[in-house]
Amino acid sequence: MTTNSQKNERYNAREAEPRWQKVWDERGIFATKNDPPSRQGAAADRPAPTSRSPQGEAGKYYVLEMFPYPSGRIHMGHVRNYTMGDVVARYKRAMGFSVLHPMGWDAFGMPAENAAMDRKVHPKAWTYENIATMKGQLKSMGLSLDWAREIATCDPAYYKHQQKMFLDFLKAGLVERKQSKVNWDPVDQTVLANEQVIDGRGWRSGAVVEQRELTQWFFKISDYSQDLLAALDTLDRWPEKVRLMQKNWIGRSEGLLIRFMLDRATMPNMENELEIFTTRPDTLFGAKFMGLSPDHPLAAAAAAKNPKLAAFIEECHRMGTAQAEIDTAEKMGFDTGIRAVHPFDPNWKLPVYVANFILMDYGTGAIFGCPAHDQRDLDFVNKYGLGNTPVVCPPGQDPKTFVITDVAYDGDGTMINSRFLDGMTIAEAKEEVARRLENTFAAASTGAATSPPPPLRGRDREGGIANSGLEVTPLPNPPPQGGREKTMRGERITQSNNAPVAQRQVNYRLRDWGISRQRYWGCPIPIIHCAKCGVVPVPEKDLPVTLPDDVTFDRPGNPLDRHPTWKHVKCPQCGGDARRETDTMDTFVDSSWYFARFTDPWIANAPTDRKQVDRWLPVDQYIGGIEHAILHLLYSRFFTRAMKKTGHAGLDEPFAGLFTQGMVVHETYRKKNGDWAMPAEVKIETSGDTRRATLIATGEEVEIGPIEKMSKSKKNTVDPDDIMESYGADTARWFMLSDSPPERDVIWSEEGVQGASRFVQRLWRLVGEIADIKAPAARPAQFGDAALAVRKAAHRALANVSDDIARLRFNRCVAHIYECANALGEAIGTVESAVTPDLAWALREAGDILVCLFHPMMPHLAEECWAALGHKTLVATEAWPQLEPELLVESTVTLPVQINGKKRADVTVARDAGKTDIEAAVLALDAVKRALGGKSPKKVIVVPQRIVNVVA
RNA sequence: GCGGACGUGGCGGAAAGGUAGACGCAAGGGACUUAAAAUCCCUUGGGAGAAAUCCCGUGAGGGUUCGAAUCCCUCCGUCCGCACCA
Repeated sequence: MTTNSQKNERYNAREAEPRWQKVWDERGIFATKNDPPSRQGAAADRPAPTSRSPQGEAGKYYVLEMFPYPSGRIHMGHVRNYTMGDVVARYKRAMGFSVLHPMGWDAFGMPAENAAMDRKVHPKAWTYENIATMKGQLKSMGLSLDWAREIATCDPAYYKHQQKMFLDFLKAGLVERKQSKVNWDPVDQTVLANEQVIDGRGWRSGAVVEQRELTQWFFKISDYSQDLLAALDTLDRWPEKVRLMQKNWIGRSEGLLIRFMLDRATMPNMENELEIFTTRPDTLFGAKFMGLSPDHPLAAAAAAKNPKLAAFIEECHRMGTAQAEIDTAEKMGFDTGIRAVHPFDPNWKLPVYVANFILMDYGTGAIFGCPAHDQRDLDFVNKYGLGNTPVVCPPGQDPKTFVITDVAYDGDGTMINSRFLDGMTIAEAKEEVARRLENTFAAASTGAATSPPPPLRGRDREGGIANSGLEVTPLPNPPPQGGREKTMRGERITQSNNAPVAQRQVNYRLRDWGISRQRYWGCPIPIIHCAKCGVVPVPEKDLPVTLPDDVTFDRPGNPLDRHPTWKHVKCPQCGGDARRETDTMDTFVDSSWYFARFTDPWIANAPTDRKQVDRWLPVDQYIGGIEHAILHLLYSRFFTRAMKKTGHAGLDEPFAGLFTQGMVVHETYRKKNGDWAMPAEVKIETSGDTRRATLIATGEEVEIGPIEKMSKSKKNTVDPDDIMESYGADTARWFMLSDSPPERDVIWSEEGVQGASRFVQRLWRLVGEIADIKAPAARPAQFGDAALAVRKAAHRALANVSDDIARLRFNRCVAHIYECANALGEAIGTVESAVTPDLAWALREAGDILVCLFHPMMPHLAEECWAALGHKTLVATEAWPQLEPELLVESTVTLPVQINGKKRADVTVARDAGKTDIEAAVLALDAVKRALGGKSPKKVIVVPQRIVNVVA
C-alpha cells in the first residue's frame, strides 16, 4: 500500500475497514487467553522481543462496557460507549497490559415478550435475530473485542449457573420468601416495576394499577446496607455523583426506637405499647400527637371497633401511589381514640391518629409528631387544631417570643420548653434523651416509668418481654400482622430483650431486592412447591431448569403458569405431585454477575473458575450510562459480596473504576402538522447566522426545535449504520470522542461529522506525504532546529495524549492530535523540495508516533497509514511509542509578565534562571519601565516556570 | 422539600489559584478552478485607535489574594438524583 501517488487518492473507508477487520479476526489478536500472559495470542506477529513493552508484561487490565440489551439495532449511545471502551482497551494493550475486553448480551426482558404479543414471533427467535444483527454492527465498528467470550444471558449455559447461585444464596440465608406489596396490572396480569406505573396506570395496558400482596422471592441486600454504604468510600475511581446517589439510596439514618406505653382505658385490644422510630428524640417535649400508618396493626385493631376509622383507612388505601397524587395529597388523619403516655411524664397523654402520610415500611410505621420542627407534622396539627410548642430556639431568637405558625424550624439551636433538656444543643439533647430512655424500663400501661435500671451491658438476653411482672400483656413476638417484622430491618446498636423504653437504632431506606417476575422471558427460579414438603429447591443435578419453547402469547398473564405440562413435576423430596415456581428472575439478576462469567465463560460445571475470577476481577474500567448509577451498580456490588460468601468470587467490589458517559443528543425537527421529522429527511441551509431546515422530499420548511436525547418518539435519531456506510466507522468514532467531554452529552451534528471526515482525509494525505520522504535508516546524531521542532511537537503530543487517555479525557486527546497534525503539516509545507536527512528522519518518526496516537480512536485508518509508512506489523499490536522526556524540556522559558495582575509582556529567560536574574530581566522590560514610571516596584512575585507579577 | 452538579465567544468546549478563549465547528475574506466540490492561506469576544497600544470581558453582586473562570459568602438561572423516609 506504500505509494507515491497516495496524496491524490482519497482514503476509502468502505473498502479499507472490512479489510482490516478481517485481518484482525484472522490473526485472532483480540482473543485473550486465560494462559499465563507471556503466551498471549498477539505475541506471534509481534516484532522481535526488542519490543519496548511486550504484551501482558504490565499485568492484567479488564475493561468492560455495559453490555447491550438486544433490542434490534445499535444506537448512537452504543457507538459512544463502545468507542470509549475500545480506546482504553487498545491503549492499555499497547502499554503492555494483558487486556480483557469482552462483549455479551443482556438478553432476557420484556421487549421480547412484547414483540411476541405484537408480532407473533417467539421471544427466543426475536432475541437471537437481534443479537445477530447487532453483532454485525458492532463488528463493523472495528472494536477490539474478544468475541470468543461472547455470552447471552438467555442461554441455558449461562442461566444454569445463575440458578445454581440462587440455590447457594438460599442456603447461605441470602434469599427469603415473603409477602410484599406490588403494583399489579389487572389487564396484563403481571407485576409492574415502579417505573412502569405512569399516573397510576400500567404503562402498556393503561389499566389502573392495584396494590396486591404477593409472596415473592427476595435477595437480602439489606443485610449489606452498612457494608455497601461504608465501602463507597473505597471506590475512589468512581464518580462522586454515583457514590452520592448510592449513599442517598441506601439512606442510613441514626435514631431512637422508643416504646410509648398506651393508656389502658383507651386500648382497643390487649396492646400496651406503641413503638416508634425517630431521628429527633431531642424534640420529645414538643410532641403533640402520635401517628400510625393506615397499615399499622394498631390501626387495624382500632378500626375493628370503629367503622368510621375503618372507612378512613379504606380511603387511604384507595389513594394512588402515583407520584403526582402523593405530591399534592393533603395531610389527613383520624383520631383512633387511643392515648399514648409520654415517656418522661406519666400524666402527659398524646392522641394517637391514623395519618395518611406515614409509611408502613419505614421505621416502625408509627411516629410521634413534633409540629414545631417538622413541616409535615405542622401541616397536620394546623389542620386538626392540635397546636405546637417550639422546643428548639434558633440562634439569636428570644425563646420567650419565638413562635411557629406555618413554617416548621428544622435548623440548629438551643433547647427550650424541654424541662431537663433546656439550654442544651440539639446533639446534647439527643444524647441525653437516648441515655435516659435506654436506662429506663417500661412500666404499666397506665404510664409510670420506673427506674433505676439494671446495668445495661451483660444483661441476660433471654430476659423476656418488656415490663414482665407488671400488669401488662406482652406483645406477641413476632406480631400477628406483618408490620412489626419490618422494624427489624434496622440494626439495633444496643441489643437487649429486657426492653428498655428506648434503643438506639440505625435505619436504612434500602429495601430487600424483590426478584420475582410473572414473566416468561427470564431465568426460571429453581424451586418446586410441594403440598407436603413446602418449598423445595431443585436438586443441583436437575439444573438448568429451562424455559419451555412451546408457549403462547395470545393471552395476558404468565405463559409459564398456563403451560399444560411445564410446571407439573414430582417433588424431589417425597416424589409426590408438586409444581414448579413459575415466576422468573428480575433481569437485573442476569446483569449482576456477567462480568464475572466473562473471566471464564467456558466452564460448564460452575458459575466461575476461581482462578480466573481472582486473576481478572475487579473490572479495572467499567463504562456505561448514568442511568444505571443505582440499581445495576448496587445490585452488582451486592451480588459480588454474595458470590464471595458462597465461594464463587473472592472480592467485594466488582468495579474498581467506573466512568459514566453522557448521552448523544440531536436537534429536533417539527413539521407544520406537528409531526416530527428525522434528521435524514431534512436539509439544513445556512446563510450568515440563520439556519433553516426543509424537508428534502417536499421542500416544506420545518421548525428547528431544541436539542434533545435521541429518541424514537421525537425521531431525532441517526442510524449508526447510515453513518458508517457514508463516512466509515473511524469517522463516527472520532466524532464521538471530539469536542464534548465524555461525561457530558454530545451533540450529534452533520457539520461535526463532516469535520471529522475531513480530518480523516487530511491525516491520510499527511501520512502519504511523510511516506514519500526518503529518510536515513539510522537515527542521525544531530538534529537541526527544524527537525528538533518536529520531534518536540510529536513527543509533546505523545505525552499529552498518553496522559489524557489514561484519564479518559478523550476530547483533549483529539485536540492534541489535531495540534500534532497541524504542526507536521506546517513542517512539511516548508520543506517541499530539499529535505535534510535529520528532518526527514524526524518527520518519519513523527509520522509513526502520530499514527500510534490516533490508532485507539481510528484503528482502521491507523492500520492503513501504518502500512503506508512501510511497516509490516499491525499497529494494533504495536507497543505505545516511547517518550523522550528531554524533548519536552526547553532550554529557555518564556514567562508571562503581569503588572498588577494583568499580563503586559513576556520575558524569556534560561530555564534554570534564579529569581534575582528573572527579576532583573523583568525590570529591564520597556513595558515594565513604562508602567513603573521611574518608581521602584512595591513587590515582584516570581513563580518559577510559571509567571512574574510586578506590583507597582 | 432535601441533596448534588453546572453557568466561559455565534456554537461544542480549553485553562495544577498564574498569559482567559487551546482544539474543533460555523461565519467572513482571499488563492486555485471555465465553474463547483475538494484543498490551501487570512480574519473572527466587545470597544477605542492608522498603528504601537489601551479599556472592558468567564450568570449578578460582594470577599480572600500580588494574582480568581477556578477558593469563600449572597443572589439568579439551568440540569440531575431522591422524596410524606419520621
